[in-house]
Formats: sequence, C-alpha cells, structure tokens
Amino acid sequence: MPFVSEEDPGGALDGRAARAERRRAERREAILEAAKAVFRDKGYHQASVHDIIDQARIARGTFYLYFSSKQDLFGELVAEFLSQVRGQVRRIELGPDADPPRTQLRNNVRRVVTSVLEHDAIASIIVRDGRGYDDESRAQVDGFFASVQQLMRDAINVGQGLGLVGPCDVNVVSVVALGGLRSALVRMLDAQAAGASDPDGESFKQTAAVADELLDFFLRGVAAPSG
Amino acid sequence: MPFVSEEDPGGALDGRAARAERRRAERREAILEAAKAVFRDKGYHQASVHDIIDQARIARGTFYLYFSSKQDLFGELVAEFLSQVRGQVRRIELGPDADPPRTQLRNNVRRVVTSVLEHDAIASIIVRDGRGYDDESRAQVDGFFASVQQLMRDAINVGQGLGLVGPCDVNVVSVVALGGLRSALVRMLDAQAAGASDPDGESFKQTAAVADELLDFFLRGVAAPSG
Amino acid sequence: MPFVSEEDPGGALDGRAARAERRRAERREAILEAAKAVFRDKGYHQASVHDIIDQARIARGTFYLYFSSKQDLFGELVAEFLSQVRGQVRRIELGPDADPPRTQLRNNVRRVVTSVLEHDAIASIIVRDGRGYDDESRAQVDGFFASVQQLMRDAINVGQGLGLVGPCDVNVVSVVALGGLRSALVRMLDAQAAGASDPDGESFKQTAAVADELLDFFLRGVAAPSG
Amino acid sequence: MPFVSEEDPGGALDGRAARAERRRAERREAILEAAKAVFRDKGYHQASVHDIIDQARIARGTFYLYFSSKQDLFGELVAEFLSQVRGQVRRIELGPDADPPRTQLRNNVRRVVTSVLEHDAIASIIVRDGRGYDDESRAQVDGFFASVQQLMRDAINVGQGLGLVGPCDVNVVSVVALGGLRSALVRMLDAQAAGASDPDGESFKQTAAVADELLDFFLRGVAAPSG
DNA sequence: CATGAATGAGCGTTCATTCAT
DNA sequence: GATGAATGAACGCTCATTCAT
Repeated sequence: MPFVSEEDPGGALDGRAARAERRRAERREAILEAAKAVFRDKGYHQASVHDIIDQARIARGTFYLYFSSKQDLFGELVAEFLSQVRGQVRRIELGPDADPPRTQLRNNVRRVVTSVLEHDAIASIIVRDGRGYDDESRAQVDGFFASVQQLMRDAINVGQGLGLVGPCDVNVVSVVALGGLRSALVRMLDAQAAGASDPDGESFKQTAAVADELLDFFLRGVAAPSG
Repeated sequence: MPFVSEEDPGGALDGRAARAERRRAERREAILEAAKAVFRDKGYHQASVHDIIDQARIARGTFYLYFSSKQDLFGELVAEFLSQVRGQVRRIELGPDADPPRTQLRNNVRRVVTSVLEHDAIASIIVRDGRGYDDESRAQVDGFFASVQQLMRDAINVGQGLGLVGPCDVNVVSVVALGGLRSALVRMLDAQAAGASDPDGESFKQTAAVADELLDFFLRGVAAPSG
Repeated sequence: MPFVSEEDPGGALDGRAARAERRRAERREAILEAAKAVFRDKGYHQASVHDIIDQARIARGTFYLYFSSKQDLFGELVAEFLSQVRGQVRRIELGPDADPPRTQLRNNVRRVVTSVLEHDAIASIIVRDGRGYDDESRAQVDGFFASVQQLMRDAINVGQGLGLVGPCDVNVVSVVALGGLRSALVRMLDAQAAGASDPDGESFKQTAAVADELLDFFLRGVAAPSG
Repeated sequence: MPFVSEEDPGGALDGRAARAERRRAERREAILEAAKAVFRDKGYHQASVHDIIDQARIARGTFYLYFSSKQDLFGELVAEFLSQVRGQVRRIELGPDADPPRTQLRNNVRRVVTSVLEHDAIASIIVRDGRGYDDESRAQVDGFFASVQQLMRDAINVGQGLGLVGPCDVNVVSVVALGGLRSALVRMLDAQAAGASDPDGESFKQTAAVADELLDFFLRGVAAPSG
C-alpha cells in the first residue's frame, strides 16, 4: 500500500479507524470501572485522580484524554447509574387484565432495590446524600431524586383518585417515603459490602424481604390495625 | 478604700478580668457563627479555614487561639446541636394519668422538629448524611443517629407489647423511619432558608403540620383504611 | 500626703523605686531560669517563646518587657555562661614558688570542667556545636571558643619556649584539643543528665578522673612510651 | 522492520525510555545539589523547602515528585556521605608483610580526611554536631559516629595488646579523639570554603599535613619527649 | 508594669490539571 | 494516542512579635 493518500474513505483505514474507536471505547470503559471501584471505597471527594489512574493502570495525562476532569467522569458514572435505575420503574397499569396495583408497585420497588444493589459502587455515593460533589454533579443527582419524587407524587394522586390511598399531604409523604427508601438502600449496600460477617446488617441482606417490608410500611405504617 | 494593697480581690481588676472573659466568649461565639455560615454554605470539607477567618474577619492565628483545629470547632458545633436536639425527647409515660402515647409521641416529634429548625445552620450539615467529615466528627454524628434509632426500636417494641403496634421488622422500620424523618427535616430546612419565595417548599413551612403528617404516615402509611 | 508633686528626689519614692528595681531584676532572673530549663530540654530552636513563658508563668507580653527577643534572652544566657567559665582559667605562673606548670594546667582543666558541668543547662546548648542559633548568638559563641583556643595557642607557645612542649603545628593542635575537650564535656553532660541509670556513660561521671585523663592524653597521646 | 507491531521491545521506545530515565536521574541529582548548597549555608532546620526549590529553580510540587519529604532528601544525602566515608577505612593488617600499623593508620586518617573534604557540602552539616535534625536523621548520624568510635576503641584495645598503646581509659580517649578529629575537619572544611583569602585557616589547607599532625598528636601528645 | 488577644508571614505538603515529548 | 514530569494554588497549622487595655 504505497503512497497512501491522506484520505481513504471506505478503505482499509475505515477498519483501522473502527478498531481505534473500539479500543478507545474499551479504554474509556476501563477507566470508568476503575473509578467506580475507587469511589466506592473512598467516596467522591476523598478519591483522588491519583487513585483512579493507579487503579486503571494508565498515565496521568491519559485520564484527561478521556475525561475533561474528575467531575466529568463522575457525571458520566452518575448518568449511567440513574438511567439504569430509572429503567426499572414500570408505569402502573390499571386495566382489568393487569396485576393488582399493589403487586405492580411491589415489583417496582423490588426491581429498583435490586438494580441499585447491582450498581453498588456508584449507588454508595449517590444514595447517601451529602454535599460531597461538585455543583454540577450535585444538580444531576438532585434532578434524579426530584423526578423519582414526582413519580411518587403521581402515584399517590392516582391512588387517591382510585380510593386506594387515603388523604395525606402528597408533598410531605413523597419526600418522607423517598428518604426512607434511601436510608434502607444505604443499609442494604452496607450489609452487602460487609459480607457474611456483619450481624447488625442481617435484616438488610434479604433484598426482597426488605423491599416488601418497606412497601408495607409505606402503605400501612406501624400502627396495629384498629378494631 | 485607702491604702490600696497591691492585690485587688473583688475590685476593679475583677471587672476587667470579667470583661475580658466576656469579650473572649463573644469572639469565640462570633467565630462559631461565622463557621456555621460557612459550613451551611459549603459543607464541612469544602469549607476551608480561610473561608471561616474571612467570614469572621480575623487573622489566621486568631482562629487557632480559640480552636485547636478545624475539626475541633466542628466538633463543638455538632456537640451543641446534638445535645439540644436530644434534650427535646421525653420518655413516653404509660401511667393512667398520662396523655395517650400517641399524643406524647406527637409532642416529641414536634419538639424535635422545632428544635432542629431552630439550629438550621448546623442542622443543615448534620441532617444531610454524607461522608463529609473527619473520622472523629463522623463517629460523633453516627453515634447520635444510632442512639436515635435505638430509641425508635425501643418505642416500637414497647408499642408491640402493648398491642399498639402491629408486626413488622423492627430493624427495617426504624431505619426507614429515621431516614424519612431526616429527609423531611432537610426539606423543612430548605424551605426555611428559601424564605417566602419558594413555592415548592410551601408544604414544608408549616412545622407542626409537617410533624403531624410525618407521624401519621409512620403510624398508618398511605393506604386508605380498608373496608 | 495631698498634692503629690511629680518628682520626689530622695524621698519615699526612692524606696519605692528601689523596690521596683529589685522586683524587676528578680522577674528577669526568673525568666532566665525558666528559659535555661527549656533550652536544656529542647535546644535553642526547638524551644518556643511559648515554652518559656509557660515555664516562667508569665504572660506573653511580659516576656518582651524584659527581653527584646528570644535571641536577646539567649545571648544573655550565653554571656553569663561564658564569663563564668572564662573566670575559671588562671594564668599559669612560672615563678620559682609556683606549682609546676602541669599541676597548674591540671587544675585549670578540672576547674573548667567542673564549672561547665555546674551550668549544665546552658552548657548543653553551647558546647554542642551546631548551627542551632541566630547569627548573633552564633558570633558570641564562636568568639568565646576562639578566645579559648587562643589561650591554648599561647600556652603551647610558652611551653615550647620552656622546652616542655615538643614541636607541633600550634594551630592544628589547639583546634583538635579544643574539639576533644568539647566532646568530652558533651559526654559528661549526658552522663550527668542520665543519672545513675546509664551504664554507657559510667566513665564520664568521674569528673576529676576524666579531666586528668584528658590532660594526659593531650600531653602524651596514646602511644606507649618508646624504649 | 516492516509491519511494525504495536509493541517495540528494544526499539526506539527503549531509547526514549532510557533518555527519560536519564533526565529524571539528572533532575533528581540537580535537586540534591541544590539542597546541598542550601543545607551548607543554612543547616538542616533553617533550610526551608522554599529555599531548596528556589535554588533548584523548580516548582513546589516538583520537589515532592522526587522526594517524599524534606527529611527524605536529607536522609539520602546523609546516607550517601556516610557510606563514602566509611568506605575509606581499611582494616589494619598485622601480618609480617604488611606495612607498619602506624603507616596503615596514617593512610586511613588521610583517606578519611580527604573523602570528607571532597563532600564538603554535606560534611559541613554532619560533622558539626547540633540538635539540628529530625529524629530519624539524627539517629542515622549518631549511629555513624558511634560506629566510628567503636572502631577507635577496637584499635586502641588491639594496640594495647600489642604493646603499641600505653594504658588509658579507652572510653574517654576514643571520645576525645573523635571530637578532635571532627573539630579539625570542621576547620578544614571552613578553610576550603574560604578559598585563598583566609589567612587564619592557612594551616588547615594542607590536607595531608593536617592529617599527619592529627595522628601525631593522638599518638604522642604535645609534651616534649622526656629525657 | 502586666496582660494575653491579635497578627500574618511562614511552614511542609497535596493534588487537579497542563504540556512537551 | 499515550505518557508522566512539571506546575502552582491551596491546604491546615505554627509562632515570634505587637499593642490596646
């Protein structure tokens, strides 16, 4: 292949370019994975770029070839996590053939919980509130939780329309429910990370059971049925 | 008082010493206030000693005249807040002359909520979780929340013994309830800080109403009374 | 005593002034003592003004009422020590009634050694060379040692004139002898500070014996008498 | 070499890597040199990292790329110097074919003195005692001098066994001799640094002569041969 | 005279980011 | 594209000295 011209549309370079692109994507992914591991162990602020490139076994400069800053990388991680979790929520169907709303709700809760636990590295950072991040990342996370809360509000409103949900302040209840969910998730993540050795977190290792208990608590509270 | 001896017990020097002490206490308080403002805006880690002394309009060295370290100052803030809040919780009396448990519970919740909102600056930092602090401060805060959760666990157990509380996983429920409470407090703090201008936080400005709603939700959940 | 005039020459104020002066001198002495103790424990640079005023139980500002700086105080200590030690050296008499030169020399060495050990606090700092001090104090100490060395040079020269001392490079020998003396003093100070517990410094606790050994070594070296 | 594979063992990259390594080593060396100059002028404690990076014309961060701390750098300097000097001491042979002990001794002294003067910068710091360093560096230096003194003690003991050395307190004599040696070295370093201009240090510029004089003094002292 | 609160330059060290190779 | 040496602002903290009371 002598005298290669500078452009080579559709030729061998296409293959080369494609391979390069693939390699680039793989490298990028590897850095993201390394960063996840580091963030899980140290949290956002404590994690240094040094830690990440050490883990990824790349040079300092290489990091900035793939991400414009530490914050940029974190943003990517957050976005990926949020879209994954968001994808687990199914709209509740009210048709005659559909499962009862409560069953659908339970499945939603279970799926979300499972999904969060699967992405434990990044979840550990996001699900614990805190002012740990840069403003931009913060806004991203806040936006997510706002949308989840809106989902809850809608569900409650619909439920009230159907007579399934009693009277309550939708704003307050949705905030409290979300906060409770987050707390439970934090404990489940801790229990998962602690492995078999943590007696304290025993309750929180039974994913489905916790999810159900959670939902039960949201629906009926703790008071004994009156009468 | 002629022939004034060289010592002056209870005389002018006392006044001078007392004034000095007062000034010192005031200065200390001023630094604490400045730090509160900075911590509220930036969180613990983001806040630098530089920020605090800038806000307090003092020299670098002066800071270390009153506090041995940034962590020391923060610890003081935390301790003060925690003891204030802890002081609001009354043991629930079960005697025949006592108010009904639910009323006592409601008053506890209201008092705690009110107290937290009164210490909005430091509450903003503590009530939002996060890996933001030094290990020592962290332990302080964690210990507090652990004790609050234990309080909840005890209350639920007693309630179950009395038949007031239905069957549930005490661990899970206490974690979720505490998380929900914290979330509600965060929103109330936000609403309080935003002033009149925030339409979104409207619900969260009615302290007593939110407290009651919270308790109601914990006791009965959102499901409409069946039957 | 109404309408006291501002001047009171030779009157009651004289007594008062004298008393004041005495108090001032005492205070000054107390600070010097405190500083000695601190310098002995920490050396010049490691010792902070904080340490000194703590030890002297005076206020920060008071320190600067008596000494213009830490260096100033140190200079005073050095001067006092140097004049004490210098005072122990007697000119060697060569008259027919005088003790033999070697005896006079031995007494000089013994007196100097004893005197240094008596002022262990300040001696510990000065006798160990090192760039520990400010330029000014340094010059003071250097000047002292220079004058001691000159003394040695003179003695050697005179000794050579009398046929008591053999041929040698006076400069080199005086420097080496002074260095050896200092080293021995350092070890004696250490031994004295270590108390009874230090087996290593045992040899160095017998003041007169060490002084004699020292002189012997200077005069005859270690080589066995030839022949 | 057509179809160059992606790896390049032993090829151009090797050269690049080698050059990089060399540059790195040079830079490191440059910093060490700069630090030596600063330490020589100011001693360890007075020398700040600021002084060193100023002298080396590098940025603050660069310093910590090559050394983990100021103490680390100093330790390196000390270790290098000590091993150099230690290497100059040859065990004294007593076999029939060996040079007379005194000649071997003289050569040892000459070599040590020459070596110290060749490393004048760092020698200036180490050879002058002083409480100037960190504990760790201090221990390093102390250990060295302790081992040198042990060497002297051994030599004296052996010499006594052979009847070459007369009776004396080995501890005292070895301490005094080492101190004398150090003092002479300090003066020789000063003389060397002062250049041609210093009339006072003239005697100390003749390295071999001073070394011989030193040994002579240690062996025979200053007293004229009796008889 | 005595006080001690206040000062601010200085310390050693870290770390996200840049850029010549 | 990949590298890693270089950067320098920023960090928390110390301490000799000043000065209003």
